[in-house]
Amino acid sequence: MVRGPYAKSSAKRRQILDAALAVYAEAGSRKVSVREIAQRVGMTDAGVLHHFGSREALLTAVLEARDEAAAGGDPAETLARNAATPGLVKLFMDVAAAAAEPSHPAHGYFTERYARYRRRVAGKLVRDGVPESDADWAARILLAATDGLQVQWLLEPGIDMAADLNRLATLLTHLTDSPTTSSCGDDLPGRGH
Amino acid sequence: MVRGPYAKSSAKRRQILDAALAVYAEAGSRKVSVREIAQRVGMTDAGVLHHFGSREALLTAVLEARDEAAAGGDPAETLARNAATPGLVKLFMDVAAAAAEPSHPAHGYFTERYARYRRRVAGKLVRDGVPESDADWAARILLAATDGLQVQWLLEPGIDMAADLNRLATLLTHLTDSPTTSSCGDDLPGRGH
DNA sequence: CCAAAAACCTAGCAACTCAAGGTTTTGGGT
DNA sequence: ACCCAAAACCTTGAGTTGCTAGGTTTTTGG
Repeated sequence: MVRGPYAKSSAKRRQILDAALAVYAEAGSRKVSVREIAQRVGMTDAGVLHHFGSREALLTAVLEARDEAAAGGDPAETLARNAATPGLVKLFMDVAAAAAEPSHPAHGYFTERYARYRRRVAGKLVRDGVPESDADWAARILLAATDGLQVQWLLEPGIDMAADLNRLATLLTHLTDSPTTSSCGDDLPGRGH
Repeated sequence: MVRGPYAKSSAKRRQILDAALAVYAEAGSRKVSVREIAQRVGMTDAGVLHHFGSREALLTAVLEARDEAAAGGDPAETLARNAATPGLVKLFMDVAAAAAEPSHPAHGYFTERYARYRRRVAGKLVRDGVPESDADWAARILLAATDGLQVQWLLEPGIDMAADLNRLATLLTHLTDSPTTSSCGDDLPGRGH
């Protein structure tokens, strides 16, 4: 008879997730091992693998949890938090690169996530006066610029991601003139990494 | 007495570089090992490490060689070639993520590379009529969008990178025609009009 | 043609992911 | 209150990995 997880399980899972994020933030370019994360919560690597199945699955779970925490929040706020935790951005890039292959466990999650964000951003753009025919393209560009700028920012923390993106957002929303409906970049397309 | 590399050395190096790229292209999400690359050229891992020093240095060398091959070429052509070799894009993401840390051996190469590309793109934009004050920002955005779109393309190969980027490029070069360029975001730091 | 440097190999270390099997802890049914 | 099966966790170990130390073969300038 299957009983499902015990009471303390979810707490332990979250504790592991937090530890993983912390280690990733502190880690330089060195590889983050499951053992290291496990020690942080007083367990063995086999212990945390019991909860998450594999290393990749654990890292994906961290990203998912972070996404969930940022869902519905202020996008600008999310971006600011990302800027404060470079480890998260690095983790995102690690997993995203690996998840490109369809056979990867996180592939579905990533494609879905992008589709979701694109829909959301495109909808917001349309609401701001961008014609439907342009909204999809603009959403793709906006998300791409966000990801790409994060890379440049990782290498050169001096650049102001928020300012650059705000500017791009306003340019894209004013694609079709209608200067009266300028809500101006008070709302970025948020990405929760 | 130091004699420098022998005659066959550079040929072997190039052979290893090609093999590395081939393996990366064929490899799915699985990790590419030095041993695997070495076997492809009939050597031991210690053998290739003798030439490149470390795994990361080898991968960086692949990227450098690829950069060099594309230097001065048509950017659209380069983009098309990237689209044909997803392994290269994946490799780039892998190394870029790791090279974020200043202590990483490839850190310098990456920051330099970005600076160089930004300069080149910005120069081209100015030559196309974009005001100097906007060129830097536009170059950053253009490069960021390129990188970001490649990620989305890795996950979803259906999207047309070239078309999307062309559209963005024309929009950015026609910046001066649109009076909405500087209507918002004057409160943002780091740039004056 | 001959030492010495470069090229390359063998052997092995330390660290890694992950699986198999055992032991301890938890909690629903009686 | 007490089982006892399932969950939680650990120990052990197999198979890879990056990389190094030291030896062997190949190249090449003098």
